[in-house]
Amino acid sequence: MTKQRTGTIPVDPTSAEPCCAPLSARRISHEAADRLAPAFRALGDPVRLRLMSMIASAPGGEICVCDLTPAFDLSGPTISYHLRTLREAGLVDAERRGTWVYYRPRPAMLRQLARLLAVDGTTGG
Amino acid sequence: MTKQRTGTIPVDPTSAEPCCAPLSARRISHEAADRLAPAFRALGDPVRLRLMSMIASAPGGEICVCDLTPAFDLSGPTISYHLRTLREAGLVDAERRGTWVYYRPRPAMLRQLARLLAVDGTTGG
DNA sequence: CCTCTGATTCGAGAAACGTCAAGACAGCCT
DNA sequence: AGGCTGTCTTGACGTTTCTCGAATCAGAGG
Repeated sequence: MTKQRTGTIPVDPTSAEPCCAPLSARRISHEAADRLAPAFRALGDPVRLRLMSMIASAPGGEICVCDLTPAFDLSGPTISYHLRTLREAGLVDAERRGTWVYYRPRPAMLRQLARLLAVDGTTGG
Repeated sequence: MTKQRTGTIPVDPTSAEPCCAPLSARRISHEAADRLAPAFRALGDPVRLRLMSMIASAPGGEICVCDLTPAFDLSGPTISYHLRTLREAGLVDAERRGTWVYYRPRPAMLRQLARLLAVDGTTGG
């Protein structure tokens, strides 16, 4: 039995439809809350927030795990666990090329979350 | 010894300085990650995401707990626990007026999170 | 004062999370 | 093939989270 590999995801947030008006515009639906909360939860850990930022701000649009791990005082498996959490939340994508594994952001999901948090008068802030 | 009451907060995210460029613009600092991750974590639960939306979209800018509780299949204390989590994350404010307690959103914190998630080309769809 | 209603805090238990060491897998190189 | 390096998975352990019932606090009103 072949286990799932890098990039395969149990629940598929790949289908990031352009969902959901801002929280302040109308009440979010029960289902949308169930679908989007995991993404916020994934960002709700300082390590993962930093990982997300390192990935999202990577110069070539992607970054090697080998460049992520040494930035933390954590074991390899722990970083791998956090990266998987980000992957399963639909926030990043992973691809193996030869020896190394590269991570990329998923702008669609980030946009969806940003839109949800948008406040009336954001431009004025 | 008087315990803390509604509105008093252990760690004070009230000082919501206009912090932090988008995640994709540069790497978030260690400290900013520590300070903002709790807010994302607070939104990382379906119940709290719905509560946040109900509060943020309340017609008069505020909503009574008595209108929040019946919307969920959860006990009063559980709703109260989630509301406190949102309060301590700096996402909402509470005020007691007579018998009832009213909750208001904190747009500054929401803006801060939205800005952090902003993606280059958000306006471009 | 006592009681009643609404909201929070306290105490406890089940489930999920974050971390690591050990092991497994994937791809290079000799 | 065999060894080496980089990454991920597994198993285990302590901590945190989520939930509830019971108790407590805050006001309104008899």
